[in-house]
Amino acid sequence: MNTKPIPPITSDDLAKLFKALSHPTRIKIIEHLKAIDQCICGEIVSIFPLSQSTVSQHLKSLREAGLIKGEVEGPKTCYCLNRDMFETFKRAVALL
Amino acid sequence: MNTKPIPPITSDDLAKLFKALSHPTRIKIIEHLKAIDQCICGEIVSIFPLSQSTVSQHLKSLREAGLIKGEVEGPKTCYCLNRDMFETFKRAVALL
DNA sequence: ATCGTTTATCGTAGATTAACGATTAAACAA
DNA sequence: TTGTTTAATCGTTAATCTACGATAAACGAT
Repeated sequence: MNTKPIPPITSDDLAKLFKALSHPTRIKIIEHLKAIDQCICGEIVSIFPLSQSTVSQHLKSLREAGLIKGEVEGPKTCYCLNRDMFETFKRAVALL
Repeated sequence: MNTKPIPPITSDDLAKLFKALSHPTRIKIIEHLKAIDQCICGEIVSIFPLSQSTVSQHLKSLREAGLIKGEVEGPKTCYCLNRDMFETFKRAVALL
């Protein structure tokens, strides 16, 4: 009968997502990607008064949490929001 | 005319709330308080396989983020969810 | 007044985070 | 081929986090 619902994200999973978003820079990256749909790493770097390596680290955190996707295009990397994951996250928060 | 909306929580504020919720134990504390409305510190401690001092630290994090309120009642402390703040938080996430 | 209970705080150790500059790797341009 | 650009990774440092046991403070009970 399959009455079993999809397990609605554990506290551990949700904690990881919260942690990924627990830095203002990472929130701003998400907001930016939400607004412009996609962009090159360098453009994101140029938004912040931070070094390239630091921004790259933040992007890595978000990527590892599944919130963004990065696609290599030649020497550049194009980032975009993972809208599925982002919506899953927002739904989980709404259900808290 | 007061068309100016209430500033909708900065990235810094939101990051602090995310950080407060970035640990599974703290999420579970919130869920518990949401469910039972209020309870004594000792009851929360007994839920987790953690020392009293560690749980007390987690409660402090949540208190400092404004997500819970603690009221001293004799030698005990009664904790409850700060529903206003919690709803503000959820609204902010929904608007992301 | 003393004792037991409850909870917050202190001090500490180990892990993790955030920042940086330097380096590396990959791709394109000349 | 050589040089330039782009972005990831490495290594480091300082700060913060998580956990613990020990202690202190506040109260109620005897």
